[in-house]
Amino acid sequence: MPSSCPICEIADKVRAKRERRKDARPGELLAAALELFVEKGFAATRAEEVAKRAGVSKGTLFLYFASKEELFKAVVRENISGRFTEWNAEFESFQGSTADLLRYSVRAWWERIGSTKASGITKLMMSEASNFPELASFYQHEVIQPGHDLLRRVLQRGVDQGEFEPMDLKYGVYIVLAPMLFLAMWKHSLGTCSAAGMEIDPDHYITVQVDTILLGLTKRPATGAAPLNAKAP
Amino acid sequence: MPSSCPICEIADKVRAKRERRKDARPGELLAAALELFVEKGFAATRAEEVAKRAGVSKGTLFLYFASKEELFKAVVRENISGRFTEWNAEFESFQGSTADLLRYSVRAWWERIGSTKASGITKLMMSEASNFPELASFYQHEVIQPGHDLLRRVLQRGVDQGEFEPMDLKYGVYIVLAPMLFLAMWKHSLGTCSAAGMEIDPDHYITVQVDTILLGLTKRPATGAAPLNAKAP
Amino acid sequence: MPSSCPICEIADKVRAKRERRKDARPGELLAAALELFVEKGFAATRAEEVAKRAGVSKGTLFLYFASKEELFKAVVRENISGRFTEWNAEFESFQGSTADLLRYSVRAWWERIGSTKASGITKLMMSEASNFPELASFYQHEVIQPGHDLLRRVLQRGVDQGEFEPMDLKYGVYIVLAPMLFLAMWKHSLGTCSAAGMEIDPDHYITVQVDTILLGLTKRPATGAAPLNAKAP
Amino acid sequence: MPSSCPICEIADKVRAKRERRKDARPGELLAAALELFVEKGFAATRAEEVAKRAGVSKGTLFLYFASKEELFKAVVRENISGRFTEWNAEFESFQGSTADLLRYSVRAWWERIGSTKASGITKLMMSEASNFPELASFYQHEVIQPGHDLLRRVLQRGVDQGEFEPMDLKYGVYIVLAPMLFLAMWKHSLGTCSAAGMEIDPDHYITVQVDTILLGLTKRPATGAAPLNAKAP
DNA sequence: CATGAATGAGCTTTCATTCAT
DNA sequence: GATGAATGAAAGCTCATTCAT
Repeated sequence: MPSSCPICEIADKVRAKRERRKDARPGELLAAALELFVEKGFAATRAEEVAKRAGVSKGTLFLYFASKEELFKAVVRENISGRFTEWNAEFESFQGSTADLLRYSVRAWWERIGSTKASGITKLMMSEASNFPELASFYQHEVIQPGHDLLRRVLQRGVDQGEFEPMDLKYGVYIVLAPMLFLAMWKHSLGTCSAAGMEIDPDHYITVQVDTILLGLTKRPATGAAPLNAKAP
Repeated sequence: MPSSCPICEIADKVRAKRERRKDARPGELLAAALELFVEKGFAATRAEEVAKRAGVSKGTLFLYFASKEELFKAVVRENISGRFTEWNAEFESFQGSTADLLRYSVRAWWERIGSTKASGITKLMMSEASNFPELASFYQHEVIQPGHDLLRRVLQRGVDQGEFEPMDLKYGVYIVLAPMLFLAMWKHSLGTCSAAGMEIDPDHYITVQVDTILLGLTKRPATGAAPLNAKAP
Repeated sequence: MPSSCPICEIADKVRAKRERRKDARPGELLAAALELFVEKGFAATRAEEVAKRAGVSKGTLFLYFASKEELFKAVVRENISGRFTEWNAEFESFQGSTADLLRYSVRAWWERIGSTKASGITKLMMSEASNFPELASFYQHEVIQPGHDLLRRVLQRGVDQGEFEPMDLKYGVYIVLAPMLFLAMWKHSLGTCSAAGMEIDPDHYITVQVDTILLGLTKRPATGAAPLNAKAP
Repeated sequence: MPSSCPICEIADKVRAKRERRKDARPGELLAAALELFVEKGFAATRAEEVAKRAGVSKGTLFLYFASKEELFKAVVRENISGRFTEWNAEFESFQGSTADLLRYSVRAWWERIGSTKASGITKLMMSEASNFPELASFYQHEVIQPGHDLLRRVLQRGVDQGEFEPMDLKYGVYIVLAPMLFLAMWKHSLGTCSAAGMEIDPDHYITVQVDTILLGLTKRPATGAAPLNAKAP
């Protein structure tokens, strides 16, 4: 039977909150750190501010993370999780032309990563990779490699189905990747202080890029010539 | 006949060095600054270290550059901005198809910027722009704007001469820019610790990108359809 | 019965000291700052030295005061500005002739400001005002203006009650102010190294000045002449 | 016979100027230093600026003065010269009432010292005396002592001629001195950044002060009472 | 566990002073 | 003598990290 005493209820809530908090602390700190690292970069983010945004004291931060660097590592580890299996499945079961699949893939990336805070991680890794080789390597295996594989399969599907010209797939993935990652970088760096008239509208940017790319990739009437993208012997 | 007195030789060297110094100082400082900014980023580079690498004292640095920010601006002017007039002239007088001009432009960028330490600046600005708004604004005006203008003129030439499809030029420049800037970023960040088999060969990367882009831009037999890149009304 | 264990005693003291600290810090810092500012002036006082004299580290100083200038302002507020409301009340409720009020005011100033370290602030402001315009402006609003107002009311009272001749009050306040501020200046500058026989006895100095001033201000039998201090038309 | 060659004439002039300069150097440096010390104070005056204003290089300054402190001392020594004998003579031969003599003296001081750059020295000494005890002592003997003596004789004349009440002359001189020196200080410190409506008009200030002082000093009908300014026994 | 006062190394910038020319 | 490029000791302020409570 629930207590009807309002004060007790409040006290219960407070206690509950506190108990929940204890476990949640590292998570709250990581969330706050993600936000701030994305907003201001690693060096410019002050430990105290992370603590404040997580609602704890400076000391507590260092209770859970030995140093700001360790916090940074934890943030990246926490946030580069396994979207890939989900996407793999989606793409695997996609019905329709590969051109449409590519359009869909890019839009999906923008909606789920590019336009969210998660894209800040990309920017962050690009910015700080050289200072954290260990993290960079980690990111390489956990994010970049799977991402490339995914995209390569999309392109392979196009080639296999005769929709795309044969191509050097290793470099082909960059045809799609580069414009997208550039957009993410831009959004978090120079895009924030762009001159008037230079702002990028992401939707239009993506449309233009993908349309052009598709024109470049699409199978052309046979000419007997070697594929354009083949690496010179 | 050379004097064989070792002391005199040393004295001569010292004098010669000293005489050469005054004029060489700014250049030596700029070279040291470029190296360090590229290696460690703007914020993490200490003025004293720049001075030390240039072989002078902390004070001397500030004799030539009023502040660390001014030093950075000078580095940018020396290594990037200064190049635009030269390029403008080159492109202006280019004889040949616009496809060739575009190929030439991209190669020229790679040889003179992309493959040199100067491309570190691009990476650096992307990484730290949001923490140094004044620098970002400077870079915007001094590098990005002129760069866009230059590239826009190249594309415009293609459209005007009937080589390229009509396009939304503002977004068209990103079709060329994004892959190139991504390459520069990559080289200075995750590229430095890439897994085996993932290294990018810049020459091939550029070839693939440009060829694909050109296929996407090139004028197709008239279909009466609206231009692909036109922004939806 | 007191513990005779020496270690315990020390531990107790340390704890006591620590507990007392937090609240006492700003006060200790302000006291140290007052001393050093008065000893060496504003510019020549190093923040670190203030901290050291207060028994804390450099960082701690900036934990309580955002900058050296803010520290100075706090010193002024603590030692001077804060006094005006008290004085206002005293003067407002003063019973007796305005001559006595003036005598009382001047003595009060000497006892509470002039003879204390606080008068060093006056000297300091006079010495360094031109190098720190913001401080000068602060002092102007926080000290000079209220001081003038206070004194003007005293003189006005004398005029209103028919004890003093009508006068140009703006300049009248300087009749009282100038000798007092000169005394403060003197004490902290040349007075510290005065030749034998030239030392000023403040009490006598004040007596002589006030008596003379009062003779000069006191209402004289009507002569029909214009008031002496009226500005010439 | 003068050379009629115009070029030679110019060359001669240049040489003459240079030769004259060589001797004049220290003087030019002292003049520049006086100006700058008065304008900005000792600490805030940069050696380079003194040199520039004197038209020489930084190195030359240190050729003539071993340090900035020595320069300061030299400036004071150069500028506190022997106005006193001249004034002594003037006052000695003054025809008229002592009240008029006092008025004349004060006006003379204002015209020749107070309103000129020389008053900057007064301010400077008051400001920096405690940091340069040796200079302070020097100033004490060369300026203050003679000044007091001069003024004391004026007051003595008034007492002797029955124009002024008998008084304690040692403190009497401050009745005149304090308002004047305060004016000089004010002019060079807080007066430069005074709030609107608080500016002092020196002429009016002097008139008010002197008139009031004279009322306080002037012989009153005998009352049998002890002189007001006599030190209490 | 959590706190937050305290620390001190580190950073940019200034400027009196030196010294090779 | 005269120069001015070069020096390097400070100074104000920041912030990651510690630790007594």
